[in-house]
Amino acid sequence: MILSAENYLHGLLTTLMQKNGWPVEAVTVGRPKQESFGDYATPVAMSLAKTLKKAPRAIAEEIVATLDYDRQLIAAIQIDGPGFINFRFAPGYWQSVLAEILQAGESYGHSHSGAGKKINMEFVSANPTGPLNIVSARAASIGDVLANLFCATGAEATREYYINDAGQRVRMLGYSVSSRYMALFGIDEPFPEDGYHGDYIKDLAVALREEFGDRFVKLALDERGEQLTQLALERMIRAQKETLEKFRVHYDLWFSEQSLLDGNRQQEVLTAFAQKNLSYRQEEALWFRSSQFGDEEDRVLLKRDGEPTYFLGDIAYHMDKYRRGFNQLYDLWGPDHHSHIKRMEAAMTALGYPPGSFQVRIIQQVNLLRGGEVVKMSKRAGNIIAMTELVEEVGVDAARYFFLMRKLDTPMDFDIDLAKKQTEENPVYYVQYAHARVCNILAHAQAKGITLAETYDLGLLQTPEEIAVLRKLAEFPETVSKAAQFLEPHRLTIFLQELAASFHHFYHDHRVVSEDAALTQARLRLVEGVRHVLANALRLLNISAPEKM
RNA sequence: GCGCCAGUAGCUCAAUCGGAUAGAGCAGCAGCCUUCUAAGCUGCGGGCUGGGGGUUCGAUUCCCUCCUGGCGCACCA
Repeated sequence: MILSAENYLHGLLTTLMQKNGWPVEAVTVGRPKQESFGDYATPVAMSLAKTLKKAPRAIAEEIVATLDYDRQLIAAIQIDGPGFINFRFAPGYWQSVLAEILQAGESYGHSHSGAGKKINMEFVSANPTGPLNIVSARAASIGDVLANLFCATGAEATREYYINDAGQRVRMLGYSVSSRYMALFGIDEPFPEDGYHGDYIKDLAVALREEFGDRFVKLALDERGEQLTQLALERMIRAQKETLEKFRVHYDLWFSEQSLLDGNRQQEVLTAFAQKNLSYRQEEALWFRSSQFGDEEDRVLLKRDGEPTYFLGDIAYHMDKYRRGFNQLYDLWGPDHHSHIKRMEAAMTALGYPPGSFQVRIIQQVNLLRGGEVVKMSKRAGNIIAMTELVEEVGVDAARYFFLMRKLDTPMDFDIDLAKKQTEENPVYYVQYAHARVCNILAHAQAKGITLAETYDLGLLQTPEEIAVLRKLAEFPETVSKAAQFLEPHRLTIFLQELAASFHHFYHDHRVVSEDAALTQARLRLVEGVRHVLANALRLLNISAPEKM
């Protein structure tokens, strides 16, 4: 098989259109909703009806009569309904897909649709002033998988984390810790007004006392605040890294906001804006004319006191990404950063970067359900369920799978009880079970002394259940490339569910290892193909593929 | 008030960037283990796709409007 079936049909139809002088754009090929209609279908005849001023079915008949196609590949072409042209592929075609899978192995599903792209995938990037929360966990799994998907389409992808280690918030962390630290020595130091109240602050203070004793007690407040800020920061970042590592998310780069400040990189942005006359002074602050680029109003770059805003730093950071050679930037932000999308897009446009080369997706909130009730969470009350707690409670595989099941920009419910269940109700086990079952069959064959013969005949795979599995296997490359293209990892979990289902059906109806040696050989290859695709898909999701359950 | 996202089966979600009779899982009911894993399989019921207009051969999908929910509207990060 050289081309996917969809591409093959698309090519055939396009050629025909060109020959007839018809608009090529009208050609679309998709899968029919019902399998009984065939494997692929095109509504092209209906699209042409208006321009050609002919009945759709008449056009369809003309197309079918003149279409030059490979009779070995396509078994039947039929016109149905208002003018759909339905194609049914021959078993030989589906069998050739399996041959391709066996040959490609781990690389089956990979493509070149993203070749030449250098993608920067920035995700989570939470403030280092508190533990990672549930939304961070959702963003972590999605960003990680998107990067995998990009790589699978031939693009280069870098996972990047922006550390917000500068500014007022971080100082507040240090002073919060300082107050708790002093309290450990019986000294009452006022707690900062907008300080952080979580228990982790007290834990930090205790840890620092254990490591450094009373070293900071005698220091002046500012001195102590500064030193504890640095130490608290290091520990918070380290904790975040550990949490993410445990979740199987490994970043290529942790980028420090402070390093931008140290390098005075904001100045480049200010210069660029000044040269284009896109900034102005007003009320002692420096403003960017973002309203000229689709934002609701202009935004401040330098505050009245001369300090840069977070916005300015973020522009400099993204400028840096382009400078490092990336030609596509994706950011996953939390719901609280909603309003910043327009101003950042405005800034990137103003700086002349190609439209669409910078894209933000909001990872929407997660409602935790326990016992059917939404778990109320409040930052103030400090009863936030941290990412670590969730992952420890439900496990990495289940947590990742649950986050990846849903579209990323819609709020989702996370049912903790369901995720923990080791029963059929839990979707993650369904697909893992299919993989374990596949491995068990292969092990069983081996135990019976059946070795994989050099020659085998995939042409023996002809039952509806076998063809159904083959058809599903053939969808995998397309699923991967579309999931990458539309930033929709949930396509993979849906695919896995369907593939597992089609395999379970097959398993139920047919024995793999049987008296019929030739059929056994062919079916073992089918099972092997299923194993490859299940494993490849799970690997893209970074979810384990157990050999036994 | 403005902006963004959403509203689909009892519940959680799909529907391949306008296509055919809107599909899965779970929950409910009824069945299937002497066999390579029953964490599985088979069957049954279940819907005015939030309401109303419009665009066209055709709308869950696009446009307008209203209703409901979530989030966001700082010289904070």
